[in-house]
Amino acid sequence: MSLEYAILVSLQERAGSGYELARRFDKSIGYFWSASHQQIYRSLKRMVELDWVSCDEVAQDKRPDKKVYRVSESGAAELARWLAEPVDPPAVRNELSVKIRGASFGDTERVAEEVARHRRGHDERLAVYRAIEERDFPAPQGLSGQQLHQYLVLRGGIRTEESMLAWCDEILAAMRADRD
Amino acid sequence: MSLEYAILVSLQERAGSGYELARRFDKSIGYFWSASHQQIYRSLKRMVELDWVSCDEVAQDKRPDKKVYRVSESGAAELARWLAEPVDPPAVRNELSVKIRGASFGDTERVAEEVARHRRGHDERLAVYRAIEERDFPAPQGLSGQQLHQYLVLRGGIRTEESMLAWCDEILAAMRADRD
DNA sequence: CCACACATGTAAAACGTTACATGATTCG
DNA sequence: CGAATCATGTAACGTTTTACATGTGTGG
Repeated sequence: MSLEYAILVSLQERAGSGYELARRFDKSIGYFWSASHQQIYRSLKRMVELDWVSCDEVAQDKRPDKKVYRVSESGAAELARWLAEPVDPPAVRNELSVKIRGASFGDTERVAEEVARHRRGHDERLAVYRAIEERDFPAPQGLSGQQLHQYLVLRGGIRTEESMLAWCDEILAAMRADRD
Repeated sequence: MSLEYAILVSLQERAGSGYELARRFDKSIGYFWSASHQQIYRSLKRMVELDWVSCDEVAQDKRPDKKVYRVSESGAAELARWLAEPVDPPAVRNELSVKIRGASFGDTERVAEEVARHRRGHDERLAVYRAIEERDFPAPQGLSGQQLHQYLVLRGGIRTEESMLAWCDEILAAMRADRD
């Protein structure tokens, strides 16, 4: 049910259509909660039934009509309730770790290449996060409220990518040393 | 299908029953791939059908019989094939980030408490990992092959927990400063 | 005698991914 | 004229989670 709450947060920040939400889940929100448009439309349907959101059909000029969703009073109450509730730490599932642990049962060279490939991905993602940080939060000291919270989540992304990058480097160095 | 490969890796390290695998997924393997006993029994069934593992029933003294699984030749080949194949980076889904980003729409104090709770969890897990590191890998420089790979996966866990811990501290400090 | 470890499963519900499906407008 | 963007969905399939289900032996 977490997707529903991620949608509530996003709609609280700004009301929007399913399509607009899908765009947001491709970028900002998507950096910490990914969802496809199919999931989003399905969830919105459910959330209308639960009366967590209301839906207004808006006719547009030279574009298809869209349905603008906004958080209802009971949706806001439900979000507040969920925010105060403890959550379990997520189950760990790291496919790359499985490959590293099993490397000896296959071609270790190929596994090392895979690690290098992941390294590049983390490097790119880190560059994106850092660009957002510089552009949107040039003076983090003065932030408060919603902006501070957005910044802190971005900081989590930066820290995670930095950590993954350093780990990939450690693996690559150790595997190279082992090979020689 | 990744669970199947995690099981193949574990059975390559040592043959065992479904129950024993479930225990391993509660600790060592579980630190980077979690799975319940229901999932494991279902996967083993499928893997027998695919002929990736063979199964011997072993009668035990004063204990229920058990089925010992071991990787077959075709299972070993399948694992080697999968190891060389690239995988997509996993979809990000961080519930705590959703709560932080949405904190302003509820009781920020309660969200901060939740962050503190997670911080304790990461701290405990880090202590466990560090204990394993000291006990099992006192001289990491000399490691090679399977042991090196196990060590590198453990290093990933340590780095992740350290990173999460530092992030939680950053959040708590910033939220405290914002409140005052 | 009760709880815990050993040992193996089934079934239903929730959730996620992939494929299919449609149709308008804008930009090169 | 074809590709991209806007806009919304359905259906099938696979995986994961949660609950249910059963039975033996050991130690306190």
